[in-house]
Amino acid sequence: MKTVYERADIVPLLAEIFRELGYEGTSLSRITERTGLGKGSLYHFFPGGKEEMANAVLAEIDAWFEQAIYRPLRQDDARQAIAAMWVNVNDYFRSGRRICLVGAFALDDTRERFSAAIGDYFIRWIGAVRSALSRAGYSDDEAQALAEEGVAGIQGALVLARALGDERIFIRSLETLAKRFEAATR
Amino acid sequence: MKTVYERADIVPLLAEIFRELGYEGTSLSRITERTGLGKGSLYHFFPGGKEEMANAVLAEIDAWFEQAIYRPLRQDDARQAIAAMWVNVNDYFRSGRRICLVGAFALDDTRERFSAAIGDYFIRWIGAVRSALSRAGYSDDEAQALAEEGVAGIQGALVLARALGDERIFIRSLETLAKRFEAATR
DNA sequence: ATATCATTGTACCAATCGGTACAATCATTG
DNA sequence: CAATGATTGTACCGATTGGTACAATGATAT
Repeated sequence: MKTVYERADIVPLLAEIFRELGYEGTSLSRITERTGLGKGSLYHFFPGGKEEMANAVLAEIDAWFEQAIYRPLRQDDARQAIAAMWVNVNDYFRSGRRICLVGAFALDDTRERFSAAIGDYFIRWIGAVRSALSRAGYSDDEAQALAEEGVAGIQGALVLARALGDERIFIRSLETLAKRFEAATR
Repeated sequence: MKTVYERADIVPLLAEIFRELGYEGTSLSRITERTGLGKGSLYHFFPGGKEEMANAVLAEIDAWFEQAIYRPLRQDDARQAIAAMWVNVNDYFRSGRRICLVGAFALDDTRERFSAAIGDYFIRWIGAVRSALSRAGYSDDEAQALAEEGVAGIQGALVLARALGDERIFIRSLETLAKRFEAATR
């Protein structure tokens, strides 16, 4: 039996802090304050400091999307997997109350530090959606364009929802995007 | 004749720094280094410090969008104004190499500080597009939904372009959005 | 030429930054 | 029980943070 926390328990807490404050805005003191873990514990689990913490968070995010979003899109029934994506995305981002950490990292200098993980995230997301659309019968070009439109639309909807403090615009945006996809897959 | 710089000359420099580094990531030392102005000058022009600098930048951005984007959309020929928007947006954001400062501020804790300006920016942008679409003959609901889709699509395209370091995806996204608008206004 | 006010560089401030060192404590195992 | 290794709190580090004070310099108007 381990102590109260192990590494895997801390990562989700870190994710939420990075999400709210951004990489630069997240200080060790805020981490200590919100996790209840002192520097001793933090540097024990993450000897590489803040950067290792952020990398652990990015890895966990990648793993979640892989199993919940990408894999179904690549393997399962195309229409079903796309329908599930809208639901899962809405849940994961709490209807726009939660932002996309990867998208946020991409927008400022933080990108330099994590460019590989950031690029991967979107490449694989778009690729998985394209795969599903291809199986639904569309040409590579059409599938690629619609996949990009979908992922970009989600990211944009997150920005709008946060900017306006209104989750309805997020839900509405997802519905609009879903209609675009339905029109293309019938 | 004033000295080399006046307030209005500094604001665009500040805008570029905030864009690249984010609000938290922008330190006075970086500002000094990139503008060539010491603290004496900076606090002379912006007694309120970093926050006043950011507010000045946001005000300038708002003024630019008002004259270049919003006003034409509200007053000029609807189809023409929309076509001009795609071109101006592509130029302004340097095909995705430059990010939207307001969108970036919206994504982290910085939003708390500038929520009024951030909300205004998107409300007015969406409102202006809706106005043009309404004049092009569409119902309020349709116009609102398409306006939201357009603005969100632009923001999402900026995220993708930065994340992938690829400006072609930005240009491609704008073209896709433009087609959606054309389909709706004919 | 002098008075005035805008502009600037520099020294300085307390607070906080990310990170290190290490002794104390904890649970586990032999 | 003793030994071991994982976990933790605390003190401390130099560097940097945003901001202030102020004297020196610059330009301008009388």
